[in-house]
Order: sequence, then C-alpha cells, then structure tokens
Amino acid sequence: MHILIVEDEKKVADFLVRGLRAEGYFIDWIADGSEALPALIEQKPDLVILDRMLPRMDGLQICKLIRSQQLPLRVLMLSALAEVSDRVDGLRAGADDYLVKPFAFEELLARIEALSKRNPFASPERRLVVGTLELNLETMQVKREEKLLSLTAKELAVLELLMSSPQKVFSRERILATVWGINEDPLTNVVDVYIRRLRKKVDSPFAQDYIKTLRGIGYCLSDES
Amino acid sequence: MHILIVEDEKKVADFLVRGLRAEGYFIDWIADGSEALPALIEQKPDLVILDRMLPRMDGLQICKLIRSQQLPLRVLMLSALAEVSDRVDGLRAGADDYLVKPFAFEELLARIEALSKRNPFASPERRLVVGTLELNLETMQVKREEKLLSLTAKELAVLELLMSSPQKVFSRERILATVWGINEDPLTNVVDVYIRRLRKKVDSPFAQDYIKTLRGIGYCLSDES
DNA sequence: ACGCAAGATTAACATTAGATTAACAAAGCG
DNA sequence: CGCTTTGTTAATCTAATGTTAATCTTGCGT
Repeated sequence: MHILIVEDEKKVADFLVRGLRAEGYFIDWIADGSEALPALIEQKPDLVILDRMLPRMDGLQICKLIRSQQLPLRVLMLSALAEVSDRVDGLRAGADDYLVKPFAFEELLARIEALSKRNPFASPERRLVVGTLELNLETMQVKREEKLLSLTAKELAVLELLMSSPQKVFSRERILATVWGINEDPLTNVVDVYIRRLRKKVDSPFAQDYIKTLRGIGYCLSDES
Repeated sequence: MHILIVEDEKKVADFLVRGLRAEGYFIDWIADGSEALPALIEQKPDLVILDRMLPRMDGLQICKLIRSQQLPLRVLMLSALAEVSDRVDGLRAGADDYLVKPFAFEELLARIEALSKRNPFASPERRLVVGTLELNLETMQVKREEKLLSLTAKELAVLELLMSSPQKVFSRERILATVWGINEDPLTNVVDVYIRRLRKKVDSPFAQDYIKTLRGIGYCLSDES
C-alpha cells in the first residue's frame, strides 16, 4: 500500500516514515501543504496522512479539495487539536479518520489497517507469489516448493522488487535506484552480484530458473520459459 | 442494533440515550458498573458503550471481564482521560474503540457505524502461546515448559508484542514505537538490550531458541527452526 | 562461420554495518 | 537507604555487503 505523508514537523515525519516503512508500506513524504495536491495527483497513493496545521496550505483545505476533486483515496487527519469542534471540522471536511497527537503507534497502525480494508482500490498485498515461489511480507519468509530459503536483507529487497511485477523487466539502474537509492554510479556491479546470490538460493536448487537475464536490458522474474 | 450504555453521569447518559434512540438504535441504560455484567448476559446487546470511570466497578475491569468471558459484543470505551497510556490501557483491556470526552455526537455515530460493520470478532485472546512458551494476559505470568519466569515490565511489553504475532518480523523501530512511544530517539539501542535480557530468561535456560534475529530487518518469535 | 568486444557471471576478499554483550550509571520503588 | 529496573556506552564479535578482477557467454560485424 502506498501512503503519502504531509507533515511539516520533521521529527514526527521521520518517525512516521521510518515506522511505516518498516511495516512494509510504501511511503512518500512532503512537508509543504501547497505541494500536496500535485503530489497526490502524480503519485496516486491509496492513503494520505494529513497534518492539520501546515505551512502555506492548511490540512482542512487540502482535505476539502481532495473531496471536491473526487480523488479516490482515504484521508487520515492528524492534529494536536483534541476539542470536539476540531474533530467535527476534520470529519466534516471529509477526513475518513481523525487521530489526535500524541498517539500510540499501535493506534495509527490499527486505523490505517481499518481504512485500507474499507478501501476498494487498495490491495494490502501481504504475500507475493510467482510459480512455486512465495514471499510472505509479514514474516519475510521466502519459500519455494514449500521449502524455506534464507535470504539476507538486500537479497530480499531485490527479490521483492522483482516479484512485485513478475514478467516486467527491471534495468540495473532501476534496481540500483530502488534498492540502494543510488541514481548515478554505473561503475558498481552490486546488482549483478546480488542477482547471482539470489539465483544461487532461489533457482539453482530447483529444476526451473525463474530469474531471467535480458542481455543489454536488465533482469526479470517469470515462471514461464 | 441493540446497544447497552453503562454511564453514571446522568446528563451524559440522557444525551446518549435520546440521541441514539432518535437514530433508530435500541437502547438500554444502567448507571452502576456492578450491574453491567448481569445486564450484558441477560440482554445480549451487540454493542456496549462503557464509561471508564464508574462507581463500584471500573470500566476497564468490566471490559476485561467481557473479554475473558468471551462475550460476543463490541466495546466502545468512553473516557475523560486522553493520554496515550490511558488509551492504550483501554485498547489493551480489549476495547474495540476508545472515545475521549467531550466528543461530538457525529463522531460517536461514525464510530458505532464503523464498529457494527467490522468483521467477525477480533476479540483479543487472553492467553498467548508459542510452542512451550505461554503468556497469560490476565495475570501477566510467563511460563515456559510449565516453569514460571520472572520478567520485568519492559521485558514483558516487548515479549507481548512479539508473541502477539508469532512468525511476524518486528523492526526495531516498530518495537521502539509500541513499547517506548513516539518521543524516543532512534539512536538508542534499548531494543537490542531488552532482546538480550529476554533471551537470557526465555531462551537460554532451554533447548530451543524462540527469539530469532533477522539481520537488517528485525526480530521475531517462532517455535520453528 | 568466425573472431572479438560488450555484456554477464562468478569467486575471493576486504570492509563495514549490524548485532551481541558486559559493565555502569541513573532513576524508581520498597 | 538498599535493591531492582532501566537505559547508555563502548568493546567485541559476526555476517552481510560491495569491490575487484578473472572468466565465461552472447551477439554482432565482417
């Protein structure tokens, strides 16, 4: 699930980003309210976590705009304001839920979970499957033909990317960018090395090879030959 | 839908009873906490709105009793206490939702609506078991192979989290967030230290290790190897 | 069909990030 | 006060990571 966080306090934002990423959500963050709408339209997240007090453009305004534009996403509003009238304002503006700061992380997770269940467009896919290969995002366990494989964190990250869109070709640059966060450095060949390591664990012990090389283009994962 | 209200302040109770009846709900009301359980068993409502501070028997207690009896109903807790720890206490006791007074009637309606839609019963287990390890949430006793272990409060909190979803991987961030709260800095390594202390008590004296490390990802509890 | 780059694979290695642990100091609590 | 719990620091240990360079493969131009 893709979540956009709109929050100006860096400390809070950091906390949210780290925590939710660790939970396996795909997170983007912006601090400026006026950037919210363009970002929403471009990124099309499933859920936006909206701070109520923002510089340049207030959270309530943004929420109303989202609703008037009929954008297909959930809004979870965060606020330090706990008064009745504040919460009513928030819900009136079209927020799906309203959470008062400070809050327990548990509570936030529960609300996100609840919202994503209500959401017909979101697919909180907690398991990826390709052929006999299976990745459980919850336990981070990888199995093939019911046999447990033990992968390292980076290996897992690469595999997750490949499994997220089977058949699709990922260039080295793309893999480097999403897994390592590097955008320029074609001097390295970590990607090749990790593909090698993945193959050793995921393909070699089995009859069919899932990880395919497309010379000059990139790699892809597929259970077809 | 049948709702039982347990609330000692007559003004608040009146407000609720009138408002909810007008919305078409079937409402009963009692003011005394000690009457709550008999009333629940007799009337079998779908939802109970429970004030936290009650004469004779506290709302938290009632909630715990409801859960331990496995009564098939939703609990919406009302309270003037807004602190994180209070809310967590409420949810820990098994409440399905927690609303802070004063609240807007709209909000209450929304929450009731949400609760009545929610799937079967997510009523929290009163005992967590993983392999030979057992945590009794009533007494907060921890046993392994029938031997009683003595854990400190923080150790317990960490273990409870891990046991709440065996197999599931919990990142340090996640553990930090739920056990220590939002204000802690991420530079600390308390989590590691507590994992160590837990292992010493929970794993070391026994043949098999339950607490697993997933390097670069987090920790998890599992009775598999 | 052949040779030869460009591209891809692989093993071995040094480095480093991450995890463990003990010891200590501060805060709580009887 | 004295004992326990709690959280920090820093030394140590360990496995994951990323580099290098040698080797192998593929496809293209002739």
